[in-house]
Amino acid sequence: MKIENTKAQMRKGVLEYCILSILKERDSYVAEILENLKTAQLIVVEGTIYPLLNRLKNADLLTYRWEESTGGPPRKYYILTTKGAVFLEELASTWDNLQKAVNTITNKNNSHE
Amino acid sequence: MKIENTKAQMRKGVLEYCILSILKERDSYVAEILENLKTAQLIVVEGTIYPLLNRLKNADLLTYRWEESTGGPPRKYYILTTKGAVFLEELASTWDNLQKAVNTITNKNNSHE
DNA sequence: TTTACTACCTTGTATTGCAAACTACTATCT
DNA sequence: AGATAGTAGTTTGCAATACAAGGTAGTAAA
Repeated sequence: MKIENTKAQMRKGVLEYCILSILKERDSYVAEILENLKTAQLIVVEGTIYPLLNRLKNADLLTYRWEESTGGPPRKYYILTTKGAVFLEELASTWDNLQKAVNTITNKNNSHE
Repeated sequence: MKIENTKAQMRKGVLEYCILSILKERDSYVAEILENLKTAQLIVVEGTIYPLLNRLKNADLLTYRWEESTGGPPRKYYILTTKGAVFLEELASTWDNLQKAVNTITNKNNSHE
């Protein structure tokens, strides 16, 4: 049982919340999303983000447009849909509740140290 | 894409942290653990907790003893090991960092609302 | 033309929560 | 004594997703 495994498991379900949050702030292409995540100490790799973005797109939570870039290949900017914004609120609530639950259990126990 | 799926995904990796925390407080048998979790609004089912306890036991993070109960079948009390207590500290740190990362991304975006 | 940088993308694997089913011990009732 | 109820322990197969490792393609510069 490795801490790295647990770390990866803890991230499941959380990353889509983060990505939708980023897109609520501004339309972004993948490198920008990854940069935002990395800045917050959340390093995510391509093998994760592309299938995840596809799942979100297939669920109509986001859409995209192509934009020419200034000197490289064109970029695919992802855009939060109205449905995505609604879902994001549900995710916020879900994450909040999970935080409260976990911190209740773990802090309650720590308070006896 | 259902909120229920995301909810289940968000719990992955978190439950072992909660269970080890509960056992740090006091040795417990399964119904007690489930009750503690339920009190904190974290409802966990048998199919989850038994394999999880087995994994933790196989990783030497916990051990157990049998105790007669006052009127029903005997109970299996789980006990946190020294190795388990050390691992728990790592989990606490991992959870803290994840919280900070997620809340940085999501609150930062909310602050622009 | 080749190389380098940028950008997008897929597949297979490992892991774990959940659904659904099961066995067994003890006490009480018929 | 046998059946029922409550309590307690348990497993298997499935679904979902992060990660590792590999890939293609557009544009600019050498």
